[in-house]
Amino acid sequence: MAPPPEPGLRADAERNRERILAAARRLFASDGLDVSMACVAREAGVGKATLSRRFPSREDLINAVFADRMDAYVAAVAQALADPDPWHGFIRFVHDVCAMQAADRGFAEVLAMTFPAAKALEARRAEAYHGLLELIRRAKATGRLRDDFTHQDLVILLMANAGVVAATHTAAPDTWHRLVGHLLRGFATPGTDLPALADAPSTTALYRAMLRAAKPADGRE
Amino acid sequence: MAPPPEPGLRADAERNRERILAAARRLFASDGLDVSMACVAREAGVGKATLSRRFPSREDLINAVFADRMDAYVAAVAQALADPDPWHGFIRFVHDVCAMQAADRGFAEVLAMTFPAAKALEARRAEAYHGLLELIRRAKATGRLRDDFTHQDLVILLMANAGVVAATHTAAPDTWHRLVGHLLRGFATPGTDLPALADAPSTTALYRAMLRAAKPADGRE
DNA sequence: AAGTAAGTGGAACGACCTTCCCGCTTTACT
DNA sequence: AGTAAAGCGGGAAGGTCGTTCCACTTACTT
Repeated sequence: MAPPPEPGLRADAERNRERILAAARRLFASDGLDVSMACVAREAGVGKATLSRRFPSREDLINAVFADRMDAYVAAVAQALADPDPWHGFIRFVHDVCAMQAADRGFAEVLAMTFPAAKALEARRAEAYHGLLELIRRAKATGRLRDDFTHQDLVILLMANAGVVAATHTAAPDTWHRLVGHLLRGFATPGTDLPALADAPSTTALYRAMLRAAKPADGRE
Repeated sequence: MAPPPEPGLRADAERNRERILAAARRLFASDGLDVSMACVAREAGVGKATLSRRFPSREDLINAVFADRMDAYVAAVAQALADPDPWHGFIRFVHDVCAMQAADRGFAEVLAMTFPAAKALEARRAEAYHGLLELIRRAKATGRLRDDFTHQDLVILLMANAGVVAATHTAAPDTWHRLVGHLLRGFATPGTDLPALADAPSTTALYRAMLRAAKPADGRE
């Protein structure tokens, strides 16, 4: 699960590295990719210098934190391709990926943007990309995915879902289900039957979500 | 168009007020609601103290800047209601509002969140809300809007579109058409015919959009 | 035309973030 | 056990942001 990820590092340094990664994972997940490096260091219980030394740029940190999530992303593609019913695999993929975005606001942002500098991330994105093309091709062949669907639409889906997640993750965290349900109905050909549409979030929960979105979020300790 | 909006203000002060509003309008539209107050003051050619005095909080400024856009929002609801075909009115409303979001990134964010302190904005939002309930009711009555569609779905649409607009407005500004097309297909009942689906943005444009989204944006002068 | 109060912008302030340097602690090797 | 170096955290320097104060300027009044 966690084999020596950074060789040639002293034991305590490696321990600090892990603490930083854990802290960053936590903060990115709840507050997005824009948390200050100082916050991460504080949360990790290390000095800011230590953080800077280990991860000179924010992108380095993002790269390290989300490497395993990107593995899960690639795995979701593989799993979808393994499904005997490509359309079912497609639905499942969309659902799983959006669930990942909902569970981790930082990852939602990672999926919706690209970091040319983060080689590990981009390599996996490319890997997933080719699998997705194949998945789309097969799903279209079943006649249940619209013929004019393109791989760009998946990116659009991720961006849209990132928007919903960013706005609702605290006060109405299930809202994304509803978006995905609507979009899948848009992606499917007319006769196709689909999983039931999730319930809409309550009006008050959604209102609270709209409130939260305004506040820059409060950093407690 | 611009009747004495703030009475009891000296002529030069009023002039500065307008300059601030114009500057804020420009910056909010292109960079979103998070531009620094100092930038607004610089763009307006006034001191930061003047800005602070006229609009003590960012919300005050947002409130003043987007009052007229909110009028347009309310007008879009009225126009939709006036359409003899409620389903057509509904489609048109969705399209128009999303176009407003695409044209003004700040407004996209305003629509996706709420400012209890901004009375003028919230009053108009409430006004639009009641019209929308009626529009939805009528559209459902035509049998072309799904029966399980709710007014919350419109909020979700706005949040999703805000996400797409935020990510793509510079490099692939037409992407939102595609999202709206998919969602409308999701909102409609099976047999309903819809306007053609917009073309997907080119892969390279979308890739460039994903790049831009990462950069904090550069403030030129 | 002169007085007055409203209005102005710059400077100063405090909070926060980032980067870098430096003296001290801890680890790992023998 | 002893030592060399790897690693550490705090703090200084430099940046941004929003707010407040203050001496100066400007527009209205009669």
